[in-house]
Formats: sequence, C-alpha cells, structure tokens
Amino acid sequence: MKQQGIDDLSNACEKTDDGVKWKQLEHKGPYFAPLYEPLPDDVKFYYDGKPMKLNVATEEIATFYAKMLDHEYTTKEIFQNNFFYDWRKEMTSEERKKIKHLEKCDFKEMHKYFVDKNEARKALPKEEKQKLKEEADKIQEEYGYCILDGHREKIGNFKTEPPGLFRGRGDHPKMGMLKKRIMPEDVIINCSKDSQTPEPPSGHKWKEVRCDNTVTWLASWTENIQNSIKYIMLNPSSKLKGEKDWQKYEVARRLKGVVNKIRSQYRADWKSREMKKRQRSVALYFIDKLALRAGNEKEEGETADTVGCCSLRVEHIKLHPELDGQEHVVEFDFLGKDSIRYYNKVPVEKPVFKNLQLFMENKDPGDDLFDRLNTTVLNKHLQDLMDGLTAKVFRTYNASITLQEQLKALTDAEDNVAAKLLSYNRANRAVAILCNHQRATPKSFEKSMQNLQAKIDAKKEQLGEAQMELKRAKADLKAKKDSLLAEGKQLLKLNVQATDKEENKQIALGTSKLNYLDPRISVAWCKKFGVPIEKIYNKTQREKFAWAIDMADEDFEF
DNA sequence: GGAAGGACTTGCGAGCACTCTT
DNA sequence: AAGAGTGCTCGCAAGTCCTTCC
Repeated sequence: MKQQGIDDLSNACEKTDDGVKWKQLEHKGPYFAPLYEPLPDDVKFYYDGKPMKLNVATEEIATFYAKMLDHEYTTKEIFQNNFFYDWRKEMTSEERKKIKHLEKCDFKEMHKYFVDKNEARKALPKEEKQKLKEEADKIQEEYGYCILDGHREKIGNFKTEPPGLFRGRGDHPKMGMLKKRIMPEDVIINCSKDSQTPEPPSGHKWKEVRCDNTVTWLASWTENIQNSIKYIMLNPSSKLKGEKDWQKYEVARRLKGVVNKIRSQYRADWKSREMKKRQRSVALYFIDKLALRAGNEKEEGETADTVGCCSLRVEHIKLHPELDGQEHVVEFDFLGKDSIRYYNKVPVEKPVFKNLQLFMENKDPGDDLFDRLNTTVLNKHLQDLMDGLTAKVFRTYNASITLQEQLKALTDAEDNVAAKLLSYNRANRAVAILCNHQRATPKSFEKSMQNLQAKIDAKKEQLGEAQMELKRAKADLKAKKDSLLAEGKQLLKLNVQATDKEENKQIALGTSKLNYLDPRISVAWCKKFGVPIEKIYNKTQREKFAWAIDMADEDFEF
C-alpha cells in the first residue's frame, strides 16, 4: 500500500477555523454502480397485449418496476402514478404516444427473467460463488479504504447508489419516482491537494475536485428525489468517527451534572406568564421524560407526515383527567421517524396537564400543539443552559443513564454468564422501549418459539428421568448426581433463552446499542462481572467501540 | 430572522452469510 | 448435503442541527 504524503505534509490544505481539519486525505473515489445490460431479445414487454421493443433507456426504467412486481409498493396508487409519470418523461416521443396507461403494460416476462436469474445465481456451484466473492473483495480492497493523516481507514459506503425507483417509508408522496443514475459528472471529490487525485472512469470527468479539510466526506453528489446531498464517509470503526462518538457521550455526561437544575427550571417555567416559556418547558419535559425527538418542521407534501416533540399537533394527544385509576393521563398517538407509531399513555404532573389543556383551547385537530415553539427556539434555550446542549442530547443521556441504572439493579454477581446476559439484554430493552425502537415481529417467531418450548419440555422430561434413576440406583451415586445437575443447568439456560426471546418479540435493541448507549458502561459491566466482551458486542461493534474498550475500566461511571 | 443548503447521525428492513440441525 | 433458522451487513431513507445567504 502506498504511503505517500505521510512524511511530506507541507503541501497540505490549511484552514484555521475549528472543525475536523485533517491534513491528508487520499482515496480512489466512489465505485460506480454497474451499467445497464439490455434484456435478451426473447424477454418481451407487452403493451395492450402486443409485444413492443423498448428503447434501451425506457427499457431500463421498466426493469426497475418489473423487478418490484411482487412487492406491495407496486399496488399503491401513488407509487404507480409517480413511476408512470417519470417513466413517460424518459420515453422517446413515439413511445410516449403509444404508452398511455400503466394498466396496459405487461412486465410479467421481464419479472420472470429476473426471478430466474436470481435463482440461477443462488444455484451457482461453490467455486463460481467463491470467484464472485473474490472479485467483490478485490473491489472492497481497492475502493473501500482511504488514507487519512497517514492511517489507512475503512470507508463506510464507497459505492454510488444504483438507479431505481424511490421507496420511501410510510405514506411517502414521492414513492415510485425515478432515482437517476449517478455519473462521475455529478460527483464532487474531496481530497488533499498533495494526494493523488482519484481517476474518473475513462471518458468521464468529475463535477469538481476540491480540498475542504473542514468536512469529513470523501465524495458527494446531489440526488434527484429530495434534492439533497449524499456523501461517502468513513466507517464507524475509523478514528475520526470514534472520536466524534466519544465526544457525543462526553456532552451527555456533562448534562448529567446540570440535569437537576434544568429540571427544576422547567418545572418553574410551567407557571410562567409567558406562553412561549410554558410551551417550551412542557415540550422539554416530554423530551426529558419520554425521550421524544426534537421534531423539526418538514415541508408539506415532500415527505411522509411524521412528527416529533415540537411539531406535535393537537390531534396527536388526548387528555384524560382520569384513566384506569390514574390522574392526568396524556395519551400519545403519532407517527415518528420512519413512520413508526408512538403510542403511550403517560400520567403527567398536574401543571403539565393544565398547560396542555390551555395549549389546546380553541384549536383544530390539525393545529400545532406548541404554536409558539420550534426546534430552533428550543435549542437556543438549551444552548444557554449548557454549552453544546441540544434536544437530542437528552435522548443520549437518558438512554445511557437508564442502562447504567438498570444494569446495577438487575445484575446479580452470583449468576452464571447466561443469566447475566439476560440481565444485560433486559437493561438494553428498557432503553429500547424508552426510545421506542420497534421492529416487526420476525416472520419465524411463532415457529421458533415453539421449537424452543419443545426443547424445554424434552429437557424437563430428561431431568425427571435422571431424578428417577438417581432414586433407583443408589450405587454409582456420584455420576447420576452429576448428570442430574447438568440437565438442570441446561434447562435453566433454555428457560432464560425463551424468556429473552419472548420479551424481545417487537423490540429492536440494535439502534440503542449502536447510537445511544455509552459503550464504556457496557465495557465496565463486562469487566466487573467477568462477562467476555464478545458476548455483548460482535466483531463490527467491537471495532466501532474500540475506543471505549481501550478506555474504560471496571469502575467507569457514566 | 427565516428559508435553504449542508453535514452529519440515527433508523429500519432486506438479503446475504454463516451455523446448526436433520 | 441440504435446508432451516438466525445474526450480521449493507443500503439508503429520514432525522437533527449548524451554516449560509438574503
């Protein structure tokens, strides 16, 4: 591997303001999605029952739709309309004259072609598969790494996104629109001046090559659906990302020091004469207590209708003066990030309840609950309370502190490793529930639960038998006792497994583990209770959290 | 001061790869 | 050896929050 530029950095970019500021960045540029291969002649598209040869560009877009035929997306009207509208834009004028209705388009042959092709690929002999893997590894090796200030670092996403049909989440108004192919002419390269500038594919040029050491991306382009910029950045295992991660948790730890003061302050503000302050203090209470997201405004009609705290509308909450024997209950029901439903019934303190009644007076269901508040206002206030404080820090703080407290409460030093891990998972789960990290119940859940139960029943029987035998055979006592003990232990372990699985049915632990829980808490816990770190972090996670594994000893306190 | 643009983190699900069972 | 089940990686959408521009 070339190590050019490590010793000679005299030519490197200089920028003096704060920020990332690397001295050397060298890479190969993005790896481009493979070009379109036209369909064989015998795979036909039919319009109105008659075969029709499409122009290559038109055909390519048709294949995007054909590939998705058995996906639910293609049954949705918005998806169909958006696709058809964009498809027609790319047709030749003759094609456009002919193809006027999507219902008359028959993609079935094309669809079958791709299904078959996919199966053929899966059925490939081992050696062929091995060869394909080696080719992929070669590409990874060549394009998947960069050199940043003398260190070889893994890149997160070194490939451009392939063209296709946009799939939004939830009720997205743009679903089905055509995502265009990214060409070198769309791509901005960022690298140091002294480094070897990456070569664009032959016959092509980059949109721009720049040297901006205040940012961390290697390449970028603007996508055509939302007109937003996409970036090629480093892998979480990189030093740069690790340092940022560490910083994030340090900010959250600083919040720990002032959170009591902030809480008494927002409680006081519930009685403020200013409406703006009251709204701010109630919103902050939600963000703190319920770990809600900030809730930026969104452009209407451009994205799915989802909300966070500051963008909650009257229709998203119901007030119950009394519910199930509890007073002042707020019932939340709204779609949050990724159109995941947030549903929760929460007893709140009386002033909060009274304030909410006030905020909702004379408003329609579609009106903003906090009409005098937005995330900019809220974050400005938070910044005054603590340097670096923003709404999202509360999520990080409350997630991490909850893990630490739960681990303390649930872990029994006398337990075996399996039981300790159940405790760990339960603590992790408490956080995931707080942050509303959900998942669809896995498809094989019922079945695999039954299998596990069958195993447990079998083990119980074995245990019973061993007990009987022990009674019968007084001789050979030691061996029988041991086998009894072993069976008992296995049963316990299976029961633990089953409990864990059941409790985890609809909860996703990954997001909190990766993004909200200070890894030093987990590392310290492992060290303190003699649990190998591999039991809670897999290889990738250990790479991402290398900084924490290095740093934390068993008495680390968040 | 507010809209638009930009950079970066967070989030879920699909599909692949690996393991375990039969 | 094959098939099922599970864990892990990757893709890329969708957030947050800061900066820039008028």
